[in-house]
Formats: sequence, C-alpha cells, structure tokens
Amino acid sequence: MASIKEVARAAGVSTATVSRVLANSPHVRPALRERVLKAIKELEYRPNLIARSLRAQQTTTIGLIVSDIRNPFFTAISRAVEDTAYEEGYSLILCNTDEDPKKESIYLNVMRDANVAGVILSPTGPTAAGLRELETGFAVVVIDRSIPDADVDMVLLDNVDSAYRLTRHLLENGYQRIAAICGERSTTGRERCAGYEQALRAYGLLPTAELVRFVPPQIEAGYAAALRLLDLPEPPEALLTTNSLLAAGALEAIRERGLRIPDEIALVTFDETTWASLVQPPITLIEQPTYEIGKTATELLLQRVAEPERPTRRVILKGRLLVRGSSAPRVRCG
Amino acid sequence: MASIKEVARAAGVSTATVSRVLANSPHVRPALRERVLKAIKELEYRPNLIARSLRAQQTTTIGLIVSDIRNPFFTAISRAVEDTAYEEGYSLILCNTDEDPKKESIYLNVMRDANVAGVILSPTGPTAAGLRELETGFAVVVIDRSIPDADVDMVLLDNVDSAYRLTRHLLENGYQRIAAICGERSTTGRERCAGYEQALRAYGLLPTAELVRFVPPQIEAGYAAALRLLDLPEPPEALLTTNSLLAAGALEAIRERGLRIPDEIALVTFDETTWASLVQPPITLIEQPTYEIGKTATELLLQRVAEPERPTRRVILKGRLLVRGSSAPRVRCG
DNA sequence: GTGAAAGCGCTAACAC
DNA sequence: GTGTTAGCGCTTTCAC
Repeated sequence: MASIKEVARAAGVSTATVSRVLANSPHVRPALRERVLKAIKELEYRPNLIARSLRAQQTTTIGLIVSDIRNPFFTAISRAVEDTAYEEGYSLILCNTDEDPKKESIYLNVMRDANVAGVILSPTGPTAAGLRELETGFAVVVIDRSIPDADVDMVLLDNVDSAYRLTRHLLENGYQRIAAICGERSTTGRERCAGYEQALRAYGLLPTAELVRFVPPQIEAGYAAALRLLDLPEPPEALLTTNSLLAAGALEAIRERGLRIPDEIALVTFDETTWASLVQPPITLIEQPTYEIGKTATELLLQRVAEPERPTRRVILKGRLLVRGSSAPRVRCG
Repeated sequence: MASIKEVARAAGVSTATVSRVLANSPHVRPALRERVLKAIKELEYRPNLIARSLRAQQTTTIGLIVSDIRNPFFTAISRAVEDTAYEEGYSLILCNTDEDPKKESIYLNVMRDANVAGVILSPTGPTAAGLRELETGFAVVVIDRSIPDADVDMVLLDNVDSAYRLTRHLLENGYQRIAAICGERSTTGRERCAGYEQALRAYGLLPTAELVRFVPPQIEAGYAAALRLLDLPEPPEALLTTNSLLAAGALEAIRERGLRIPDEIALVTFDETTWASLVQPPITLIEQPTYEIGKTATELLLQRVAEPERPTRRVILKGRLLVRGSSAPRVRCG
C-alpha cells in the first residue's frame, strides 16, 4: 500500500503536488501532472480514506438506522440508499435497533464516533423528541415517521390519505365493520389509524375502540391481535393492518380460524411484499414507493452534507392502492 | 467534541496518561485515573475513531458484500452479522453487487481504502478465483459459495447433501420426472444440481439435460424457466429450485398455467421465507440456518482479525428439510 | 506553480 | 508511573 509520500518521491515532486493532482487542481503544470499520474499508476497508489477523513473531520460514510432490516420495507429502502450512496462515492453503515430507544441512542453515538457524514433513520418517539433539539454533529434525514415540529429533513408517505383510501376502498366494496391493527411506538401507525377513522366517519360510521388495536409491529403481535379480533362476539368483516409484518400475522390467524378471504373476512394492508401477491387471494394494499423513498432520503442527506444551512425539506410521497382479491366486493349473505 | 488533549489539560495530566486510562492500562496511579475519568465525564469526551484507526492502520468496521440484500437469504444473514459485529464493537458496511464481478472488485477496493478489519462475502466465480491468490490486506470469510482450493475461511451449507435429501423426499413421495431450476454463476447452484442428480441416480433414474436449467438467480428467470419446463411436450411432475427467488418465479408460472400443487406439479426449494409458509399449499424446502451462518461467519472473521495466521477453517452447516404440502405424496391418476 | 511544514486525534516508544 | 514526542497519511495554508 503505497502512500502519498512514496508517490511524491517516485515522481520527484512534493506531497502537496500529488495531493493537488488528486484533487484535480488546475494549478499544476501538465508535465508534472503527467509524472505524478504515472507514479500513481506504477505504484498502484490509492489514497487512504482514513487519513483523508481525519484531516477533513468527516468521512464518506453514511449510516442507516432502522428497527430491523428484515422488515421488507426497510430491506427495500436499504437497497435504494446503498445504490444512491455508492453512486456518490459514499459507503453505507447498517444498524438495527429493534425499536429500542436505547439502541437508537447508542447507534447515534457510534455514528458520531465514526464521523459519518450523515444518518438516515426512522426513530421511535423518544429519539425523535431528542432529535428536535440535538446538535448531532452530522446531517440527519428522517424516513417513514414524522417528527411534527422538528427542523429536520424528512421523507414520508402520505399516511393519513393512504389509510383513508385503503379504508374507503373497503367501504365502497360493502365492508362496514372494519378492524384496524396498528403498529405502536411510531407516528406512522397513529397516522394510518387516523386516516382509517376519518374514512369511517366520512361514510357515516363511528370508529369503535374495540376494533382498533395498537401492537408492536411484528408478525406475532399481528397474529395475536387478529385472533382476538376474530374471536369477538361480533367479529369484523374486514381487517386493516398498517404494515406487512402485522398482515402476515393476521393472515396466519385467519387461516387458523379457517376463514375464507374475502367472503368471511377481508384483509388489506400496507407495503408490497413477495408474499402479498403470491398468496391466494392476493392481498389488496398500499404500495409505498420504497426505492424512491430511499433514493430521495439519500439525496436530501448528501445535499445537506454539501450545504448544512439549507432550509429543511419535508418530502411527502403518495402511496399507490393496489386492488386485489383480498378485498373483493362483498357478497351479502343474509 | 472534546479531544484527548483537552481532557489531559482538564485533568492536569499528559495525553499519554489519558490514553492509558482509556486503554485500561494498569500502570496508572488510582488518583490520576480518577481525575482523568472525571474530566472525561465532564467534557463528555468520546475517542475519535478515525484518529484511532489512522494510528492503528485498521478500523473497527467490517464489510458485507452480497449480490442483493433483498434476497431473503442475505437479508437474514445481514441481520445476524450486524448483531454479532455490534456485540464486538464493530460496525457493518453493506454492499450490493448484483452478481457483477466488476462491482465486486470495486467494492473490494472500497473496503481496502476504508481500511476495514475484514470482509464477509459471497463471491461470483471470477472474484472467487482472484481470492485464491489475492493479498487483500484484510481478513476474508466466504459464505454461501465454496472456493474449492482457496486458503480462506468459509461458512457453507451442505449443498450436495441438502439437495440430495430434498430430491429423495420427492422420489419417495412418488415423483419421478423431476425438473431442476438452478442458479447460475455460483458453485451453490451447481452443487445443489449435483445433489439432485445423485439422488435421481440413487433411485435408478437418469438425469435429463432437458429437465435441468441454469439461470440467473432471480424471480423473472425462475418464472421464464418454469414456464418453458411446464410447456414441455412431456412436462415434469415436480419442480426443484435452488433458491427462494427462483421458487417465487416458478410459483407464478405454475399459477399462470393454472396447475394445482401438488396434484399436477410439486414444488420444492431452498430457503425459508415468509411467503413459503403462507402460500397454500405451503412449500416444502430446505431451511438454511441463516442466523447461525451469519453469526459464525462474523465470529470466524473477528478471530482471524485477532490472529491473522491461524489455520483457515471451513464450517459446513446442515440444512433442515421442512416437509409441507407442496410435495405431498403423489396420487397416481391413470 | 510548487514545496515546506503544520496539524487533524490518537497511541506507543522512549526517557526519566 | 508519567510525560515528551514522533508519526499514522493526508490536505492546506503560507512562503517563494
């Protein structure tokens, strides 16, 4: 691993000149530039990023902090972020926090210690609150969850409207008694619940506490919540879940109770996954533009790295309603 | 962001002493240690990892280079790797190469420039060949794909045997004309194909070229290959695919042709996924111990970082056959 | 246009 | 035990 010193010696110039050539500075005589380039090639020189980072007080690395990369939503995001970061010469550090504020805080510190240029994260409540004031020392872009009055770049889905449309779709297809299983600990679940309730009211129905559940956004919790809903004295005609993990759990519960979809129970959710279109009937859902969310978040982040004082932006993306068999028009029986 | 210098000044000691306290060196008088610790606390000092890395010529970062994090197998691996790395104080850099040797080579260079302690990767053929000789400058652990005569740590599935058992299961359930759709560009697909052919021979059947396809390990390729197989003049009674993406494609194709599983066509594959158990009938498959693979790979890597000259190991993990509805005993009709 | 040299924050000889 | 100092590899004044 040749250093800049050796290149300088080989080319018969100072390290400053090599550095200038590396930086494409115009103030280098062509002849010298040639010699330096030749030396670089011969020695197979590659600049040491660590040294560069120490000098610059910043790395070409960004962090992605999510609850669990195995959530298909975050998997898709991470791919988009990595692609976009790579194009701009940045590397991606991945962190899983399991929705644990402590782990979030620890990872945020790790990011600071590592001198990352910035971080993309989808924080839980406590961390979000801290973000409102915190001087992090690096650029931050929040995804998936909104922090109401924080001066931070965000890329979000239009949660209320998406949930509204999803619920309206059910209502228009004749479903009335609709239950919602929502992810807790994030604004996302609450916003989607709000859209669900708005739609009910718009159609002259009153939301029932009995039919709304807030649970950890995981398969098991979705399964348990769905079972309880299905076992109600007066069970729901349709189930709405706010992410794919809850939906997978709900589907298991429906299968366990031997109910037919959509005749006996409809199921709709958020987030496209492999299974949602493979299952029979396929699941009606709101598809988030995951790749665009990740790409946009990365772009916002790198723009802020380049220009720290620019005004913050809040990008709201629209979800796409994919109508499929799990919410087919209801056939009244009786 | 206080530096070690400021801590030293605040505590009335030299930076060396602070450094010793940080390193838990026993050669510091308790009184001094106390003063230093107090200063560290008051200044909220945190060591700059970049500076430390420059000095040590190595970071506490490891790289994970996979074809696509969206492949559920790699998603699961990444979670295990990140968990394990985090426990040991290491961060994880994620890279997607799309099975492109050029991107693999670029990322390997990025890893070198970043001075990572080591890299876990699942290389394509050309990169694997290079690995055999390459002086990478960092520790390397190969997962998922074997490099026959390379002196590199590896964590692998017992591919031949797993495919053998999977195929034998089909044979014992009465399926005879079994087609295989295998991932190309990796030893994994070839080994699993070999296991498949061995099982056929063991049961007195001859492998037919017509029934074996090597395609890119993606949904679309699986779909196309399955369609062609199903449209054969004499179509197969069962389909074996070597990963979950190919299986998802094959399932689509089966659905498109309106065939019933398993009556008209059985389907078995590798890798447990959400959809494989949610689909009806659920899919029989070989489940890889993904978490253990990722954890073991990370442990091997960090052991090698600690002791570069230790003899290389090759850990072979066994897959678990999960028998489900998609390969139920065949009912002969006619 | 080019080079000498300081310094980013840290650790490890080496001296005392 | 503790401090002084060199140096990891790089960039960037500041002279010339």
